[in-house]
Amino acid sequence: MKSKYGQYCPVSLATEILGERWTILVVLVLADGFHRFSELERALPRISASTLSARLKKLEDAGVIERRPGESGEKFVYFLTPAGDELGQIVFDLGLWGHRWGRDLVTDDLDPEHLIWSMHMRMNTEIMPAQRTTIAFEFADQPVKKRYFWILAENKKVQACLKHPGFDEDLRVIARLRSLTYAWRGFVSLRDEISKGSIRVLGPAKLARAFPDWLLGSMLANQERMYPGRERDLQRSFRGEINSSAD
Amino acid sequence: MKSKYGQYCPVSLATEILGERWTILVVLVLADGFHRFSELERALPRISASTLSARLKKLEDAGVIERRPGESGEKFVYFLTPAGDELGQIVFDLGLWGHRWGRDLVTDDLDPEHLIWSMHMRMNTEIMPAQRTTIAFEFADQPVKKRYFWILAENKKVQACLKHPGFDEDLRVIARLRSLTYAWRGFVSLRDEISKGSIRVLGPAKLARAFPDWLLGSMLANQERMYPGRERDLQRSFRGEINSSAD
DNA sequence: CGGTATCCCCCGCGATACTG
DNA sequence: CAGTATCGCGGGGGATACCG
Repeated sequence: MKSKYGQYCPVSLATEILGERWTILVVLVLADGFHRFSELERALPRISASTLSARLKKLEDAGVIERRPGESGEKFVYFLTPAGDELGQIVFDLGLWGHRWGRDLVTDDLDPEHLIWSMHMRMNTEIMPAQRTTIAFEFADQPVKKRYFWILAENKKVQACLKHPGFDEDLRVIARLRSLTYAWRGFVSLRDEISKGSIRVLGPAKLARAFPDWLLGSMLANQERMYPGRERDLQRSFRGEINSSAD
Repeated sequence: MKSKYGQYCPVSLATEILGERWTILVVLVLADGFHRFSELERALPRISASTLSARLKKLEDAGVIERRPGESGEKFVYFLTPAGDELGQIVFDLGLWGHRWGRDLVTDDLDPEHLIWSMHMRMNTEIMPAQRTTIAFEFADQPVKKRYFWILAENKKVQACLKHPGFDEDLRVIARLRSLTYAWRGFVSLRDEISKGSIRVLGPAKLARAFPDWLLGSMLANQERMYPGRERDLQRSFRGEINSSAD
C-alpha cells in the first residue's frame, strides 16, 4: 500500500489521508460551507469526477466527513464531522502559511471560474442594494470560453453564473485575469487598480463607486506577505505588464 | 505537471509542496531537531535515499529549509528557515489531529527502530543517573533482526543504538512491540502494563522502579483521544491479546 | 444532473548501482 | 558514509463511458 508509512506516528496517520492529491482541497471547500458534489466540482475545476468520488469515500471512511441523503436532485450531501471541523482549522492555517510563504503565481495558476466562485462567496451583501444587482465580469485577455461571467446579488443572496443570466447587467467589470486575481489576493489594491485604469468598472456612477466595497477580497488578503523583496518584484513586474499593455 | 492544481488559492500552493509523499514527515523530523541526512533516514526507516534527496531539494527550492555545509563527514546539514518553522507548527497540529482522530494502529504501523528512535528523544534526563545508564530493549515477538536495541544515557545526553553498545546493560526491558508502542502513545499506562507483567523491567530494583519516570512518552500521549468507543475496543482487544499470549 | 465503473497512461517512488 | 543518477514497475488519477 503506497499510502502507508510503516509508522505509528500520528503525523503519519494524518498524512495517509491528507497526503493524497486533492484531499486537502476537498476539506477546504466543505469547510467553506459547500456540501454538494457539483459545488465541489465547481470549486475545484480540474478535479475529475472519479477522483472526487474516491476522495469523498476515503474521507468518509476516515471519519472526516459524513454523507447524508440529498434532498433535491443530488443523491448525497457531504458534511464535515467534528473531526473534519478540527481538520478544517488546520487547513485554514495551511492557507495562511501558503499566503505568507507561497511561491509567486504563474499564468497557469489563474483560473477565471475559480476566481468568480471565490468572489461570489465573499460579497459584502450588507451594503449592497437589496434589489437584484447583476455584475458582469469580462476578462479581456481570456479566450471567449473563459471570458464572461456574472455575479448576481439579491436580498443578501449571491449567485455565480457561467452563462448569461438572462437579464441586463447593472455593472460591467473589465480587467485582465491577472489584475483581478492580484487584487483579490491583496497583492495590489483594487481601488488603486481602478483609478489607474487596469481594472475598469462601467455603469451608473453611484454603483461603480460603491463596487470596491462590495468585494471583500480573500480572507487572507489583509495578512502580511513575507519575503517583501520578492513581493515588490512581483508588483513591479505586474505593473510593468499593465503599463506595456496600456501603451 | 501533476503537482499543480491550476488555482491561485494559497492552500493549493501549500499543498503543492506538502502533498507529496514523505514531505511532511521530513519537515517533522527537522522540526524535532535533527539535521543530518542519516538522521532523517533513521527517523524515517522506509524512505528511500533517492526520495529523501529529492524532498530536501524541493523543500529547499520552496524556501522551507536551508542547506548548510556539513562539518564532520556529511556534505550538508539541513535547517528549517523561518517559513519552515511556521510550517513545523502546522505539522505539529496535524500530529495532534492524527492522535485525536487517527485510525487504530495495525501491525504494519509498528516499527521497533522508529519507536526506539522516538523514545530516546524523550527521556527525562533530569532525573536519570548522571553516570552512564544502559537500557536494553528486547521485543520478544520480533524476528532477531528487529528484536534488540539499546538506549544509552550519560550526563543528560541520550543515544540510541541498533547494535550492542559494548558494555553491560543496567536495565533490560522486555515487551511485545505492540505493548510498548501503545504505552508510548498513551493508549495504556506504562505503569499498569509493568504491574500486569506485559512489560517487564529487569535489573536493580531501584533503577527498575525509576524507569517509568524516565520515559516521558510521546508529546501527545496525554492528549485526549476522541471516539472513546473505538478506544475502549482498542484496549480490550489489546488486553485480550496480552492475556492469550500469557496463557 | 449526480455519481460511479472502467480503462490506460504516465510518473512517482523504491531498488539498485554508483561516486567522492 | 553522504548523497546522487538510473531504471523499471505499480498504481494513482484523468478521460471517457455509463447508469439512475
